Formats: sequence, C-alpha cells, structure tokens
Amino acid sequence: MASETRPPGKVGPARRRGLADEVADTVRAAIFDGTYPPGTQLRETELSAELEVSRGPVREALMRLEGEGLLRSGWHRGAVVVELSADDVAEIDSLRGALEHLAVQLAVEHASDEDLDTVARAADRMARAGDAHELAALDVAFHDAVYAATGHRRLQEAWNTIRSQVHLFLVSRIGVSVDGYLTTVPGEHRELAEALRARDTESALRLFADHREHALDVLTGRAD
Amino acid sequence: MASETRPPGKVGPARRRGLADEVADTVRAAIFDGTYPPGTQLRETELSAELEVSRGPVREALMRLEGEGLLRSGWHRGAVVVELSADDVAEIDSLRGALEHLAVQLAVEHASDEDLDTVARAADRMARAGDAHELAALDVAFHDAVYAATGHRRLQEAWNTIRSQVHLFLVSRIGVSVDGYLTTVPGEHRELAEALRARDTESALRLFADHREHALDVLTGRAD
DNA sequence: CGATGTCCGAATGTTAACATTAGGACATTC
DNA sequence: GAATGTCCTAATGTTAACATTCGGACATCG
Repeated sequence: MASETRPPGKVGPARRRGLADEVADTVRAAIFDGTYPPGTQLRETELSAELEVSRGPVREALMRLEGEGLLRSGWHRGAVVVELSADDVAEIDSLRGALEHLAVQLAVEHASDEDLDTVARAADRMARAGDAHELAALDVAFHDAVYAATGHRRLQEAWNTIRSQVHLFLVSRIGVSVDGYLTTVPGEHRELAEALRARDTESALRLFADHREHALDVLTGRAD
Repeated sequence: MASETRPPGKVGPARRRGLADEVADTVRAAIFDGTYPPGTQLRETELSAELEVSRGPVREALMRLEGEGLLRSGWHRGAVVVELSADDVAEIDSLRGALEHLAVQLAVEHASDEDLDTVARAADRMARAGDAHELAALDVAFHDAVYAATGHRRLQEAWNTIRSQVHLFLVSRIGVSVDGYLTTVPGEHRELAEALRARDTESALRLFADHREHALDVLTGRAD
C-alpha cells in the first residue's frame, strides 16, 4: 500500500487505476486521520459532490472499503464508519493470529533471502518514525512485508480484509498509551525480522505470538 | 447459504435484496453447474442483456464474485472464471487449514449445544445426498455450520472468501473419483460433528486435519 | 519476411437522470 | 395521551447514454 520503490532490475506492470481506487484511497486516509471518526455516515451523494466525481466510482469505493471492514452498510441504509468494540478487537486479534501463524511458517520455510531483507528493512524504517501515526503505518507495512514474503496470494488477500481494521485500531489508540508503543515496538519488530532470517519456525512463531499479545496489552492499557 | 428454516421462537430481520444479489446468485450457480466453465469470459454487456438487467447490478455482482475468488479481472479487461491450478488448490487448502484450526478451537470451547446440533444435522443430511453435486453442496454447508457455530463474524467472512473456491474445486473433481468421495465423506463428517460435541479440542483438531488431508488425496487422485 | 505503426471495434469506466425505499414528522384515532 | 396510519423527504438502487481504453487487424516500412 505504501508506494514502494521497486528493486532495481525488476519492473512490474504499469497499471492504470480508475477513479474508484482514487476515491477508496482518499476515504480510507480520511478515516485514518480522523476526518471521518467511527460512527460517521458516509453518503454517496455527499462524497460524490465533495470529490467532484459521480456516484458510480464512489459506490464502488465504498464497497471496497466495506470489504476491508472499515465500513458497515445495509440495504438502502448507506455506509457507516465502523466502531470497534472490545469483541471486535478480540475477533481481529484471533483471526490475525491464525493468519500470521501460517504466514510465519511459510516465510521461514519458503521465503527468499531477498524477501526477508525487505522485511528487515521495513523493521528498520520503524526506528526512524517521527510520530505515532507514522509508526502505525510502518507497523502495518512491516506485516505487509511478512505476508508478501510468503508468496501466498490468498493469504495476502485474507490479511487485506483485516489490515485496515488493525490500522484503524492502532490509530484509535494513539493518545492512550503512546509511550509504550513508541519505545518498545520498533525494537520488537527488528527481533521478529531476525527470527525469520534465523529460519527457526518454532521460535519465530513464539516471538510473533508474544509480540501480538504484548502489543495488545500495551494498546488496551493492560500493561505499559 | 442454503435457505435455512428458522428455529421456532426466533425471527430474524426480513431483509430486502437487490438485483445485484440476484445476479450474483444466478451467475455463481451457473459457474457451479458448468454453464460457465473455468476460463469463460463474462462480459457485463452480455450478462446485462441475458438477465434483462442494466450493467450496474451486473457490475456489482461481478465484483462480489471476484471477492469470492470465482472470477479474476483487470483494468478494462473484464472478468474471467478462475481456473484452479495445483498451486491454487494448495493455497486454498493451507488457508482453509489455518481458518478451520481456529474455527474448531472456538466451536469446541464456546459453541452452544444447539449450534453443534445444527452441525450434526448438516452431517446427517449428507448421508441422504442423491448425487455428487448435491453432496458437494452439503459438504460446504457442513463447514458453513461449523463456522457459524464459532460466533466469530470475521472468521465466517474469511471462510466466505474461499468457500466458493472450495465448492468449485469439489464440483470440478466430480467424475474423477466420485466413488471414494460419495462413500467415505458422509461418514467422516459425522465423526467430525461428534468430535466437536465431545468437546475435546486436540482430538477434534486432529480429526479435522486428517479429514482435509484425506479429502484432498481422494479428490486429487493420490488415493481412493 | 519480420517489426513497427495506425486504425477500429468492442468492451469497460464514468456520468447524470429516474425509480424505489427507509425512516421520521405530522396528523388522526381510540 | 399513547398507538396507529399517512405522507414526505432524503438517501440508495437502477437505468441508459456517453467517454475512455485495450488489443487485434491491417497496412507500412526496414
């Protein structure tokens, strides 16, 4: 999602994007930066006027964001920015655990050294984060890199359906316990990256599980 | 997905559906029954004319089916019915394993007896299947019931993103090894249902894992 | 004869007008 | 005065016309 610079020697297809993608990115960013707080009604008409685009692409963008779990909607009832309850957070955490378990296994056993280097660089980048918002984005980007390293397309898609919700959760907790997050998280991710490079499945799995638990404790205020 | 009769005393909301849902159901069924074999190009214009509906709902339906992994599409390049390669099948199987692992844990530990009864009834229904097509649908429906028993909304959604692909795989293998499938699978599912009711996480997990492996062997022709 | 360039058709992407629906405001009834 | 019924409005659902783009057919050039 972060506009990656491509490794030299390789070029991907120069995809052309449509208005729907543009709108989706804009609205997603607006949700993350607090412009549309949880509970906000997103009306196709309003967005359409605001962004100077017809309702077609707006509609498509909202459908995509609903697929990412950022919006909820019903028949003839429009879209609303999700409010994550404690149960929701628990659901996200357990599902994320199941996906990441598989991801770590695959990354340790099948990922190329180059892919794991990319993961390591993503971890390094976290140390230079300016503020908590930036760190949250880099945090998610790190896990993106792990999933990318698996080479498992459907697993990445599954992660995509909750990664925005994870991001939203991180952002929503900024201000509650920034200190613990800012100080401990970058170091932890470097350890995670190294665990993958060590190619030891068991210990990597344990580290990732501990990391999730610790991060959840810090962000929910159960620990510092 | 099968139109369930509701348990007495409880009524859900009487939802109203749109044309997009109708179209999605129609096209999905057409893919499963072989009307649109893998590789078929689905043109918005054609479907629109065929179903006597404008392109809007058709477009929405195709997006949904793409989310279910039944179609692949690109910018200005329309939608094509997926052809499942051996790698695809492996991806589906591993992801399904990760999801089902969590599902079985949750079902064993938190599901109500009523929910597990529903799972058991789904297994019983498989014994009375007329043909392989029907059995495939009931097979998927059984696993639907397991995920429903977890009460984990996001886990069910994750299963939804691959259940159609699982169904398509089952249907695509009909004719290759019908016998082994028809004879062994219903009994296996009854065992699975009983394992959940026994509330023994470890043995249930092992049974479900063995079941997946065995089913895959049978359907890919590695065993009978 | 192979490679390159140009054109054209058929499909998707986008738009704006029209149809339908949910949910609330108001009036009505008992 | 509470419950019910009716209308109205603002939003979504649907449609059909218009714009853009992809990819192949054909012609041209080296």
